Amino acid sequence: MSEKGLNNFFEEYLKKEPLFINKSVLQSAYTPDEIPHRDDQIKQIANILAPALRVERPSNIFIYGKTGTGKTVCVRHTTKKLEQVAKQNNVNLKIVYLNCKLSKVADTEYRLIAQLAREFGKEIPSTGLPTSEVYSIFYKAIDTEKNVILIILDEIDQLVSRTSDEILYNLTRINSELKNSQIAIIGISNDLVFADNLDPRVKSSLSEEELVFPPYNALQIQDILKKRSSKAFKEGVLETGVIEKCAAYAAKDHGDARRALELLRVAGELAERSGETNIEVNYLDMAEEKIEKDRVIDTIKTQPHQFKATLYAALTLDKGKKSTLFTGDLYEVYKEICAKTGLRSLTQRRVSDIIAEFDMLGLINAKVISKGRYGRTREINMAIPQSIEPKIKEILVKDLGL
DNA sequence: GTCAATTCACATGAAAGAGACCACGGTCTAGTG
DNA sequence: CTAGACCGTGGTCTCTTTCATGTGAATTGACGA
Repeated sequence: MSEKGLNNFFEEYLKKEPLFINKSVLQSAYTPDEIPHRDDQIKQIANILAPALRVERPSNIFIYGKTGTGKTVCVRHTTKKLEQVAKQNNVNLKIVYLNCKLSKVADTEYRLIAQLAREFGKEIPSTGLPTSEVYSIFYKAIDTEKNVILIILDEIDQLVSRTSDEILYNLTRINSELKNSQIAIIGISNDLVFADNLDPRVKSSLSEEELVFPPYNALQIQDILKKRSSKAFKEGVLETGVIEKCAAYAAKDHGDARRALELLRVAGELAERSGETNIEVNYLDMAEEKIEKDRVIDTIKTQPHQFKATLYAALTLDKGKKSTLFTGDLYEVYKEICAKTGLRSLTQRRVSDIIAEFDMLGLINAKVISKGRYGRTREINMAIPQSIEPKIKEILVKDLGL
């Protein structure tokens, strides 16, 4: 684009009518003032937590529900209100929210406790200290005066799957170590059967109260979308049927409201970019494709070299012959690739794990099958959409330096 | 033909090592008064 | 005398390797009809 063309482009851009009034309303970080269809759950949470206002320890709560069913939003909403009331009445109440999955801040025992201590104004190095030391710093920090502390652990299943349930055991026992303060834990999990694999002692103390968030149905999602979109978009921008279709997409996929909102936002962005004055239904399809594509490319880009090499091996092998491929074949090709790129090749044991991880990420379908006399192995198929395969290959070739 | 034993090619688990990063305390060194 | 440089020790954390054990059905081979 020439200098002049670029100028024109920006001029044109400014002249265009934006479709959004406030895009952030559709972003996942946004906490709405009212949460439709979750009155019961909010009431229950409020009931359980209310004793905190009298400086009594509330019961620990365990909250289950699939992604996008409003767990986090409800908890944050309720605790925010609780905090406000506590402040007005000079009640010592501290609420700590930690996401155990996001941003590597709290995905090990050390980091979790360190992060908690940091919330109370203590400086903790990212490494170097014994974990027990961090515990005692934390104890000292919170036990200075009488107060109630609510610890919200979001995606707690991730924490446990990466480490062990010992952390939770320690956390639930903290109270017996404290003289003044009291701690209550709110655990939030996407995994519905998560607690079944927990140590029984941990389970019973952690889930003194249990709450289940059912998925939204299509009508409820429509409701949510309507409320939010009225704040996010200009009036009349959404064509009829857009919200309905968006809700239907999400309801089909276990009622994930977060997904529905993202879909709507991306559809809006796409429409805006191509200069439309309103959002048609077909932009939803485009949005879905774009979201999926971005997700795949993003996850692949952020993988370590060894993972990329493994994926590249799977990709080339998949292209080569039509029949399904097995771990052994893939490992051979992987070794060749390592030789070519000068990468140190890993053992088959490790590559096997890497394949399993790609399966978890949804980039590969790997199913363990037994071929009888001919052994047991994984049957591997690519799960990457055909349309973006060339692009993926390009990225891998570039990153691997082939 | 039937049925249990065998066998393959990995899967899956557990434990431990390597190497990066870091804190802390002790010792050494050079600069200062 | 003191601040800062420089170890050595001990800690966490991630990625791997090593060693050990598990696994499910095709195949095999003995057995009886």
